[in-house]
Amino acid sequence: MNHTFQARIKAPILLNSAEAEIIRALRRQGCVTSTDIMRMTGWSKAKTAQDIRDLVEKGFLMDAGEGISQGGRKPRLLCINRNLGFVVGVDIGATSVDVALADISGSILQRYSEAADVRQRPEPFLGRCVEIVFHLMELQGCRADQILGIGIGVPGPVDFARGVLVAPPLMPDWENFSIRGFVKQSFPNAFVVVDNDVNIMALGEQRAGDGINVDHFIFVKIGTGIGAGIVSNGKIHRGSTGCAGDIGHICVDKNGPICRCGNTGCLEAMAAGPAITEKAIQAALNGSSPLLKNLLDQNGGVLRPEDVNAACREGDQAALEIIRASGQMIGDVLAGLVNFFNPSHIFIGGGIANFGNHLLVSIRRAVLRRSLPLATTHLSINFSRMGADAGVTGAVALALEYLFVIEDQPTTTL
Amino acid sequence: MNHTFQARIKAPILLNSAEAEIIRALRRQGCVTSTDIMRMTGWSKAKTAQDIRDLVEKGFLMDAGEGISQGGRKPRLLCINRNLGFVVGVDIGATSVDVALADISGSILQRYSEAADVRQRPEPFLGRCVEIVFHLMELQGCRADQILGIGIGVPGPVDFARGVLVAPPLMPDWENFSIRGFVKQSFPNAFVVVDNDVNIMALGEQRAGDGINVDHFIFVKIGTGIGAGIVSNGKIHRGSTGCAGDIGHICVDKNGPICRCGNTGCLEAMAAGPAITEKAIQAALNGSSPLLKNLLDQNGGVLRPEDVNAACREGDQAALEIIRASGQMIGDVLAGLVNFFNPSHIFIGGGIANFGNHLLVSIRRAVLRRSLPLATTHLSINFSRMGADAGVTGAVALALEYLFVIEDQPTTTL
DNA sequence: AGGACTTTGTATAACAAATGGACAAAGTTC
DNA sequence: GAACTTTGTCCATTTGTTATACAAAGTCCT
Repeated sequence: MNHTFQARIKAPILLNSAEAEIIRALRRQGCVTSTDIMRMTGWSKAKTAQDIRDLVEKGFLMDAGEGISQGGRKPRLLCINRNLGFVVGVDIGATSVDVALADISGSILQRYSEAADVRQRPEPFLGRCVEIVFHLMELQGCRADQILGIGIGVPGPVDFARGVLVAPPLMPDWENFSIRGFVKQSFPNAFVVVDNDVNIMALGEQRAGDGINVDHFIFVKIGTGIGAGIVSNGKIHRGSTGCAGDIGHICVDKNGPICRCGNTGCLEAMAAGPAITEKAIQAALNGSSPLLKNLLDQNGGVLRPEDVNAACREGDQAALEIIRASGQMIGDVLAGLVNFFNPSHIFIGGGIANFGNHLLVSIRRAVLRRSLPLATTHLSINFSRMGADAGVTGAVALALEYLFVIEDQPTTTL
Repeated sequence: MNHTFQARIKAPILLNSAEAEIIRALRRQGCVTSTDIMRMTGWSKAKTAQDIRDLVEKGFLMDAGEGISQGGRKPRLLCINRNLGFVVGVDIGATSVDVALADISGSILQRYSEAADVRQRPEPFLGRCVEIVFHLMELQGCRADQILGIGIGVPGPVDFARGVLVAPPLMPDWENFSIRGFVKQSFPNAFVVVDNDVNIMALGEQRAGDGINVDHFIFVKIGTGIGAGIVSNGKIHRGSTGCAGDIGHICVDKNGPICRCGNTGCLEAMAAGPAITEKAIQAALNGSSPLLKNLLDQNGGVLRPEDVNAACREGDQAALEIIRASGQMIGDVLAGLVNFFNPSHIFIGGGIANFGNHLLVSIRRAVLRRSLPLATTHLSINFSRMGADAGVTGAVALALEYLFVIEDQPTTTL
């Protein structure tokens, strides 16, 4: 049986529980022998062999050559049929796009990032994304009809069921635009899933980062905005309309500045990137930090969050204070969420994740001061170590999660 | 086969998925015919009959007489064997205990409430609870070894895995006391589960109240303290150490009064029952409310939250303001949680639940003002209609949930 | 190099579970 | 009372799984 190419795979791909268990084993280990599967599943030799034969015939699995002998006959290795199709992950940030092409086992084959401005209209922006995907496909020799799943993360509130942005502050032109519909035009075979960017980062952290095997955690992205991805009982919690995790507009100070959402004193307006740079510019102009003034002049009247961080590293007191204040406000909000949600881990990512320990220490201090002891004794608060990978990895995982559907899931509660 | 009494049922009771499906059908409908089960499960006649026979032989099911003919032979009805055992639900509040005795299908057979002070030591308190249970058992002709499960809700942070209170502000003497161990002495056959009181109220609302079929909701209890029970994806979210939902100590005002937890401006210290009465006493004493002054004098220098509510109903402006202020603070905190968690329903219960619309309106207003539009368009905020039933119903449901364990639960994610 | 032992993979008989009728029992309706 | 329904049981057949035997392809030791 020669399965060099399997043209018509319907997405989503339905698997029964036995098939799912085999695929799961292969996902984790890459290549496995049938004896491995036998041992992992506890099935008999005959059933294991039979089910594997079926999966090979369906085109999901393929022979991957000989394995290493364990003191007896050499085993034949199995792997997921890479010719079956491909999956794309797209992480749209406020100022950049990350795209990855992966095989259906989730291994990333090609990766590409570029700067982009999300404030433009969706058609040219997504058109460019599609262009990038086609470019990556070319490098891997993959055709459009072989793309089976596409996961897309966008920086705004997503109605997950409809795959549409609702009242996105950062990208108003995208409101109600069908991202799924647009992308489907180029990839008719693909199953397109759109989610909030922080949710896919949380998913990435869970699948390939430090969030593996963690039941309850929060992934906090701090950049132009502030958002959270929530994992409860090992699953992404999206809430009833799919917009859970929007912590950027939790009130920190009722008398604070007006936020772009219309309210006053939102966390985002007071502690995110733009707030940090604005405070830094003030410090530069009012003379309290000659270092920041220098940086401001060098950059032509503009400061980026990285500049404030750099100043802080050089020992600038004003920059340090700005960062500490940010950390404390973020920590104050997180303290409430820790009381409410009782996670075991908080991962902090996004543009600000390189800010080093000053930020982290103030966040931790604020959380510890204001949270219940039982909630904080085993709580870890750290920067995510995945950097920009969290997003694309999660986007690929998201696509795969919805591409493969396990049939006949029994009810688990009585 | 006569199964009037089945002495030795080991708890927890293990069920395979087929058995679970039958029990589930019976739980929902009370009494069912085998044809009903056949149609609900999609199984063949023979298998259905076989599985039912097995369950009858094991003593779980029993014949419940003849059903109504549908135009043919009369069916034989099936119901859960009530002689198999009983389940107890105990809802311990700050100032009261509610106890219920139920059969293993969850129907409450006997119910009893009395005032009690939780600040005493656990031994006498729980001793009295056990006494009440024995009294209810006597009324139903049930022996101690027939009690298979006991669910207990306590008003404090519970380490759910250990079944122990950790640093409970309301009941310091209970710290690290093994409630499970104490109760087991009187009911050696029983499976004892201890949980936070708000979690069991949420569970009750989900099983027998308006929370049925709601995936994501928050149950907020406002009484002496303030706490929340969280349901995510249809399951109670307890967090990593089991103390999720402790929203009473989220900060409302950094410059607020000192809370018993040691921090300043906690929601509980500013908006719960004691804060309301204290403000009312002040209003009475400083002359801004003659009505409250009258009530205060009548009650001998003490005011209860109900008195403030009564004054408000009579049109007292000061009482109204106090309630509105409480509602606004609670609403401000809930607004943040709505952004974070995106529930579709918020149920408000506890002693303050009879406070009528003034409280509710201010909560709703605060939430609507400060939450994301996408999160509030389909959000309902209402008083729980279950009153004191939520607690015991949930406690019984909790006991049942851990009494019956479904074996061989397959992994649901790939 | 050859024999003893392992591991891997396949074929087959035996066992267990579930299905689909056939059929009897117990009703209703006209 | 005949015709039709619904309920419940029995049994041969199909389907799914396991256990066993056995062949193939190795390693390792003498």
